[in-house]
Amino acid sequence: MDKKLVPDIVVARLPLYLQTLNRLQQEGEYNTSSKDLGKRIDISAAQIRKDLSHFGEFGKQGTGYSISFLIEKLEDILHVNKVWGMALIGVGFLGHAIANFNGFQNHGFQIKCIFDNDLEKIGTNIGEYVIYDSRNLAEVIQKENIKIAMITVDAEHAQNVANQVVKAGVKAILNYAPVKLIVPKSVQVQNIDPIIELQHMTYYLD
Amino acid sequence: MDKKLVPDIVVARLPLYLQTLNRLQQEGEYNTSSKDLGKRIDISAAQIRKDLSHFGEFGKQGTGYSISFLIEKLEDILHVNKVWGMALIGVGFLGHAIANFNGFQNHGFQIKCIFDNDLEKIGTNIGEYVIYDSRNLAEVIQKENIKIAMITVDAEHAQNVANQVVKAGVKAILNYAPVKLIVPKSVQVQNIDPIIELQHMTYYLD
DNA sequence: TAGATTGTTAATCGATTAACAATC
DNA sequence: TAGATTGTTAATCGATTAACAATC
Repeated sequence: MDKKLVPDIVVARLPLYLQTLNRLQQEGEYNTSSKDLGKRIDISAAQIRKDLSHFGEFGKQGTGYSISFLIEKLEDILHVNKVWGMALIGVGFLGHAIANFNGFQNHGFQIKCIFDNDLEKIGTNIGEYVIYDSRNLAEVIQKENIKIAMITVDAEHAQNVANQVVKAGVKAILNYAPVKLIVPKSVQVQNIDPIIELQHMTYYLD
Repeated sequence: MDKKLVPDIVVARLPLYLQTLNRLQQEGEYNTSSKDLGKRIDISAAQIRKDLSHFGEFGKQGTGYSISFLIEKLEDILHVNKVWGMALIGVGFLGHAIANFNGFQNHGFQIKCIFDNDLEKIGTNIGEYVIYDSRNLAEVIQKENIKIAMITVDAEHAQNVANQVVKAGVKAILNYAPVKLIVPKSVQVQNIDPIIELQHMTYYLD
């Protein structure tokens, strides 16, 4: 079964479903329905059912979905029923914030190593981590078998860093630099860029 | 002319076009084409032309687009030909990083005030700013006529903060908390959530 | 049983692409 | 002029929604 059978736009919604289910569970709920879930995230009940139907039958007529069961299934589908080691490259203010972010735990992710090319920073501590020399990037990433990188370097250096991590075996990049990275098709990239989001919103402002 | 005539998915691409044009200009280019632009950001030339055609005719047959002219037009369309004052609420590591981010300048945005509810932080400096007491949120936002808020508080407090800023007149929220905010339809919200992006990518990893 | 909600089908709606006349 | 590229139309493609039989 080829993965491309599931549209990417559907895949993109699954983490949102998972997030919402986790929240419902925290609130002490045991069951939910496509209607209930949809109301929470402004998505039609039909779309939620259609999305889930790409992967199996997880609900029961009349009663809806078991939250814990659906969480389990979505974690399986998204491959976050394990912990992915991540590399963080670039220790500016943003890199610092991400290194200290404790929200990765319990959602399938863990920072394994942090890099910078600033001699002042290399060897110093950031939280529980030691900052490594960027020149050892490939070596460490390969040795630790890391598949995910978060890039928080300047726009000018981001493509160069991307090239390096890809060469070292990274298959997914979360890119915080405001550049479109060029990578092989086998490598996933998602961008986080506040300017893009802000400008999207100001269109609707006057 | 109702704005809803332009699909939101089209609007969402405009900031990306603008970013790319700015980069081209920095690289010393004066002209570009839908084909050239498209190749840079993996979007078809036809789509770029179609998107732009919602707003006017900005190119010339045979020669394409003047970069500076198209930048000007896109800035007009996105309303970033002015500087939007922004409020930042929540001074954890992430808020700290955003407060020190210098990428807002030149793209239409400027942080005007920063809030926290931690008595240890209130009154201290962060870069050029003084951290205000969250209890004065509404007052300051109204007085400074701020229309955009960036929320970097915990998931548990985000909705409460959103309610306050909306009440104070904010019309656009960049939400870094992993919650779906409930706001009036007249208020724009965009979310930035690394977990969501990472889980989207791990679907394709094995 | 009656009410609720699923998974799925078919219909609708919307977005993307291909093609081309116009023209720089 | 010949080549290139626009803006736009129509065709294609894909995503969302409405509806409903199945069934808990």
